[in-house]
Amino acid sequence: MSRVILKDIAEACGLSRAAVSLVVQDSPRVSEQTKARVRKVMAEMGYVYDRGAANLRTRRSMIVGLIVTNVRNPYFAELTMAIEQELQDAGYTMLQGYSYDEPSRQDRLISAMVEHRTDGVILLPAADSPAGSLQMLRSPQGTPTVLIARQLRGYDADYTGVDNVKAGELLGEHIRSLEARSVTFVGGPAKSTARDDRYRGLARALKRGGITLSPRSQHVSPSTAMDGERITHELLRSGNQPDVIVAYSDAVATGVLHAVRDSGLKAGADVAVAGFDDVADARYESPPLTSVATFPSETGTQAARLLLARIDDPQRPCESAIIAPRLNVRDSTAGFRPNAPRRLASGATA
Amino acid sequence: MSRVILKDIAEACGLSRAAVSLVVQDSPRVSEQTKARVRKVMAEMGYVYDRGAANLRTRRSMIVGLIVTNVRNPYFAELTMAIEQELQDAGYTMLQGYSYDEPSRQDRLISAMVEHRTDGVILLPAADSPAGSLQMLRSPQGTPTVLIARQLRGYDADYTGVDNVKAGELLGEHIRSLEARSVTFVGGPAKSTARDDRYRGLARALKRGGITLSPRSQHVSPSTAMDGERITHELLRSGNQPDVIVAYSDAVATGVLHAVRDSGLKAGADVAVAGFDDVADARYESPPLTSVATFPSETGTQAARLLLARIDDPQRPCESAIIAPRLNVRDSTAGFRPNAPRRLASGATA
DNA sequence: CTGAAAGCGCTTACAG
DNA sequence: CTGAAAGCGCTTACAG
Repeated sequence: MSRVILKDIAEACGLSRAAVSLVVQDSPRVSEQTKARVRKVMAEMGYVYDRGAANLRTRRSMIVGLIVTNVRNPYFAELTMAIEQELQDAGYTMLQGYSYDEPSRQDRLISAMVEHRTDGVILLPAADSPAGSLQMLRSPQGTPTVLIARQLRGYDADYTGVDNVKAGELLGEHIRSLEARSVTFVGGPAKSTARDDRYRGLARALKRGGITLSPRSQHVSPSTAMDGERITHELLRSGNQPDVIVAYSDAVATGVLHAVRDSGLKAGADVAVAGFDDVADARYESPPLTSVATFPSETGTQAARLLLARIDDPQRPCESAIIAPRLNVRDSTAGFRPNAPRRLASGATA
Repeated sequence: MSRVILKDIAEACGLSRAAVSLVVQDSPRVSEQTKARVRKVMAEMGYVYDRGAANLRTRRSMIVGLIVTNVRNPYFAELTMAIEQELQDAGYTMLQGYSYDEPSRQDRLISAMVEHRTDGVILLPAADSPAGSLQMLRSPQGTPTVLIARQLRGYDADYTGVDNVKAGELLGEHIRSLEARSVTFVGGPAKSTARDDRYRGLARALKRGGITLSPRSQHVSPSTAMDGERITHELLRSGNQPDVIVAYSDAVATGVLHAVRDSGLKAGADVAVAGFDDVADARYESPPLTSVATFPSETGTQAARLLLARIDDPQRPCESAIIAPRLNVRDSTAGFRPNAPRRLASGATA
């Protein structure tokens, strides 16, 4: 037996297809009595509404696209969950894909989403997206788009993300208060505006205290624990142990802490460590990790709202919803003092 | 100016719509020369293929649905990434949703996916899915479905997941080799078959060694670090400190380790701790966590393949791809011995 | 290699 | 409150 369609229901009820269509849409033009009868028949016959067909007519798909680099990093996971929840509540379903920070994958995903006529797209742009990369979203009618977490120079769109410069600055001021003398910044993708901004804010604050900071383009990497671990081992082996290691993200910091322990040093005493994001893991590190909260959940909710607003009114002016970061100081830096006898321990052992 | 459609391209090229449609499908029935000309015109006019319209005709959506409980847990994140990659390579795009382990949310997601005519669905069933819950997937023509990670009693479908009984047994045998005397099992959702199976395998092995195990229905919880932390605090405060705490998952174990540290005990010495999944975090714990690997990435790849096979041939018999677990012993249990003077330390301090 | 025609399952004015 | 008709953008035999 073939699939049950609207026409079958109409015939079974002795109504026109139009009438049944109105029932599906819960139109006030149909009596409650009729609606009840039709719905009963639908259930009995196992009718399944075909949104694709409906959308062809209405020109809305009730689907929204979401592209992030990956979802292993808890920051992105949090972000994704928040977006899904908000869009789900608004009746949308989410087409999702991961770019792995590769522009070619991102392009393929954008194509697929545009071809599926998503009503809008939320995009965390790959770190080195070429300028023309998002052209497809701009084309004929344009797909409403909001950017998250990373801005795209020269691409005017709704945006939401944390104030990364401020985030860097907050951490820099904290480091000044520790009277540290040297800071190494580790991890984060080369061309990410988020990395640039965090570094910039940090540099600004440290400069006020005359504190040394590693060059911006040094220690670039994907934002993973494995990379944090590798870089930190290299750093410590090279003999250039700084007072403070600032990781691009908590994910990177996890690896930093591990490498520090592995090298027989005590994080928070021999070397201070801090990260960005303040995802759940930060609290559970040993020692608990000082981190600048970047509020992925709020960012996601905000992004979804911006997108819904733009779908509602494509002509509205572009909006940037900038989220304020917050510093959470924990043991990985709290008790650190640069003049603590940090070489003594190993000296005594020798 | 309104959207460019196939007809516009046909007119611009002096061809029929059918001909242009064949170009889109890269049919051998059209000369390469013509294809090149048509594609050039498409690019110039900014044509975007409408898959929704095409699908209405072809009755395939090239969309697959994926429903997992959440994506904060690295196990699910890994799983999700692997599935996406495999499906993407096969030309599918993914509609995704999170059930939060709530059957009502799961139902809504399944409805949405069926209505969008997904070609198939991969489902990690909510722990307490009612039996009739997946009826929609069964209806008229039926949507090809594969279940992952948790089986559903009385629901016959393709399935892939780790052998959880074996996983529990592996850990149980290891615990026997430590000569531990008591084990507490903490965390995991009440009605999850994965939890039941892990517990069962563990119980079986421990029984052989005459080792005490906490009752199955005790310490049930969502699979999060926060819950692991809370339960462990309760456990330690109650004075019933076991030799070994086995966490339902590494996520739970993260919280367990934190609570143990917080209570002034040393994991791996005063109390042994182990988890399941062996996600990346396990290595980075302090001490590194003994964990039974459940291979989410392989599970995801496998699930995608099963689904593609079923889409290809809806009549094929149901298949179960069971993945073999592997125990990875690390410091959280490796050096533990129950007779080590674990009360001595505090005694000496007192 | 190409064109005319029918149809996928729905919605939307429009007339009643 | 209801019905007949047109149409959303594509594809698929079929005949040439």
